[in-house]
Amino acid sequence: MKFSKKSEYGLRALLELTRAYGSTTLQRHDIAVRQHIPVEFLEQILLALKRAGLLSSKRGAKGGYRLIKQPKDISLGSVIRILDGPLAPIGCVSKTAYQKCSDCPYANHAHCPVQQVMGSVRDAIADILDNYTLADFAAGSKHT
Amino acid sequence: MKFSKKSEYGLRALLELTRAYGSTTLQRHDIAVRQHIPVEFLEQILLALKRAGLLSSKRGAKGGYRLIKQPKDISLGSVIRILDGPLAPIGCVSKTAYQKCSDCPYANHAHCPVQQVMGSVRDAIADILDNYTLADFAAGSKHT
DNA sequence: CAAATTGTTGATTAACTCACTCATGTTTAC
DNA sequence: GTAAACATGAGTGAGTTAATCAACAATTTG
Repeated sequence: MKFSKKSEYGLRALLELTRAYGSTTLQRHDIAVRQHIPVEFLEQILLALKRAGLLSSKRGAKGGYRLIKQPKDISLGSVIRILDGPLAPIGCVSKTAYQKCSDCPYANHAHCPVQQVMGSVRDAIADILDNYTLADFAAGSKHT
Repeated sequence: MKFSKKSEYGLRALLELTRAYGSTTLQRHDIAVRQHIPVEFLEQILLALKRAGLLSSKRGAKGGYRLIKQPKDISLGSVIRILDGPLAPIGCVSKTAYQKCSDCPYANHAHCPVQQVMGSVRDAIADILDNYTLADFAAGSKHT
């Protein structure tokens, strides 16, 4: 039940990009040094975030990455879904990537005990992460 | 961010054992058939739960497993910790198995943004799973 | 006692994922 | 044109997951 390094690095990279939002672009090298992330691995992450529409990049000398959405409009939940997949602890309670459980004797029943608990776990996680934005994150707290 | 099959199977097996609590013992074979779990894999799970003090077993013909603690005294959280390890989404916010993060530039600071969010995620998950017992689970709902 | 039944233990496995790493491109600034 | 930077895809070693297998130990029943 862990988040991957990919998500963790992704969030830490976005922390740097949020701080630079509106002013400068950041190069992968600088982000990597500041956050102690292996450069080549970081690149995969930045590209995934770019493909998902969070970042833009500029090639060549003086290039770099920057946020193209406002920090207050990007939730940590959406970032983690991009990098790590669904938040749900088991497939059959995912709202963004539902998967029928193959072997459960309660499959297709709404009264599966596992689904009931895991559903509320999913909701609790999503409630936090989908309402916590990069702006909150960079500020070090969630403002209500 | 998923729970393993081991945890899922473990919970489903305990569902059967909770239903049989106080009356009969259940053999691994019967549990496996009712819950569609591979017998040999189920055995590893039952033995882990036995070592953890939740089950007792009897060998030989007419043998089997049974719960030795009351269903209302076993939380789903404790079961998952036995089978899957800590609930925390990253090591540095685990209360039962804390691990210092090696590469985080905020390590040792109480103000690490990642720790703040992940800490509240951990608490939300633990709040649910540590207060949900096998009795609630078998009843199909949490009674307050 | 013998045979059948069941739990116990440990080793082994195939498939997969994670966290990188490498090689090779392509674009841009100067 | 050349150095700096992003882009892409392939590859890799370590570890995990989900089983599977083999051999053994204890108990009951005939």
